[in-house]
Amino acid sequence: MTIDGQSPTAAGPRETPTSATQTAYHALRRMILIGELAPGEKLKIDTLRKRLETGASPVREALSLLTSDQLVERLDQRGFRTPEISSANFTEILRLRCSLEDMALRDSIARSDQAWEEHLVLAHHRMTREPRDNIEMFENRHKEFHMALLANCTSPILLRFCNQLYDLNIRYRYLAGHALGYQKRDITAEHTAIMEAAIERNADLASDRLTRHYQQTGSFLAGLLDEQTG
Amino acid sequence: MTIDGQSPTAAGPRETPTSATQTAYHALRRMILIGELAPGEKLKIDTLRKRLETGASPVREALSLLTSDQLVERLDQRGFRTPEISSANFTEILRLRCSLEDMALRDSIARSDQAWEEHLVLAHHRMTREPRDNIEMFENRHKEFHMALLANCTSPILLRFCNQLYDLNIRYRYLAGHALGYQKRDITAEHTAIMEAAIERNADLASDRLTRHYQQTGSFLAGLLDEQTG
DNA sequence: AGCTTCTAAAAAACCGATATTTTCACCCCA
DNA sequence: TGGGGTGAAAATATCGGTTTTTTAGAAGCT
Repeated sequence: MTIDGQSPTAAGPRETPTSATQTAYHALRRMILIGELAPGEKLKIDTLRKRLETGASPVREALSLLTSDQLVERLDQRGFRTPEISSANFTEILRLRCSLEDMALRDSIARSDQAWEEHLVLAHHRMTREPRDNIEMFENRHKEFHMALLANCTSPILLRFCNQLYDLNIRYRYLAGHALGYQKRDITAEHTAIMEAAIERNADLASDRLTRHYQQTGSFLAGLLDEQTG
Repeated sequence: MTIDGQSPTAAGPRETPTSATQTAYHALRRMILIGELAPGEKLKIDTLRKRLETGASPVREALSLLTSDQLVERLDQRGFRTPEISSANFTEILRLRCSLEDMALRDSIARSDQAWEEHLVLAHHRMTREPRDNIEMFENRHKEFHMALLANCTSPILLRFCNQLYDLNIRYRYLAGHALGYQKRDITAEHTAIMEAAIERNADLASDRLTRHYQQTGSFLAGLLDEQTG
């Protein structure tokens, strides 16, 4: 929600929260992503105000800001709510992510430099080191790794879109909860393979691996979704 | 800013404005797009409040909402401002538009039906009929035509992105003002050709024509930009 | 019963005033 | 003469309460 030089993206890490609006923004964002505020839930100002121990103004403003990220929907004169989830929406996000991240990754690799490469390796290391039983921390590392892949892309707007789509997707991942661990795949190996292709500057291979990675996780999640909803 | 069934896009036409926030939102949006609020301009709450004859709260909220569309930037504790323009930013928008609208147009054509086709013809007719001396009205029709091309795309998020990019681009068009009319091209013919290819369900041809159309307008505008900025 | 109309409670939207932060011109001093 | 502190003015952020709108349920009509 704030502009700063490093992070032109919508949903990336921002500077340390100071204002009440900032605090509310981050808290609400987190609650929505991890599903503490359920999909389709009505977001009553007064309830949230008490829960976050702050005034109505910061809450309203934080909610308005969250519409930027499509994590909150605004209904004129009827307040706010979290977006509904659906199989169709999930598939849409998945497809778009594959297309846009493909673009971003190719650009990122084309402009790659040593600093980018080192940052990528670091992000990968941190992700693998993070114990998977702390889902929230692991998901943060996981996002950092995927964003590190794209980080050198020259289009801030595209990066912002990717970031946004990533977060929209995250809600579905949290919904699946520990079930994500039950996949019969070696996720770590997939991540490593993507990184290696990127470091070798092999854009075709990296993009192919990344896309497959998303689609496999995607079909696993879609399966769970269909189980749950019908 | 409001969710309604017809228009899932960020920047499309909404229902009739009723609340003070809605009114302020639309007014500010227009002022930014047509350049009445200059690029990089600081947006002081109190000034705008008086100008729009409304309270500070609706103004603040409208500005927060406009960050959704990337038409306003928020600086924590230091208020709001309109985004700066630049040659790099313009090029970035142009490239992304070509990529994303290509995707959307192909999808739209693939799912095309009679209603879509008729709506497209109508939009085209309205655009050609609109006198070009009223830039603002013409630009509205122009946008409607281009969005009509994409309207059948099944991805609301992608449409939202396209809509957003279109509006980001519009600021540059208004900046050029009447100069856009001085191009040595038959814009009307280009539009018609795009429409015809779309109606014939020739996605490759339509997309190619659309992309060229954007790039030609783009290089004309880029030329003007470079003239102005040095 | 099914459908509208009315009404009270709940919630959202809004305003005006206050508290907090930033800005900037000014001054001091090395 | 320029760097760094200082304080008043300006602007933002926030609060608490008021107005307006929506909602849901009860009553009345066909």
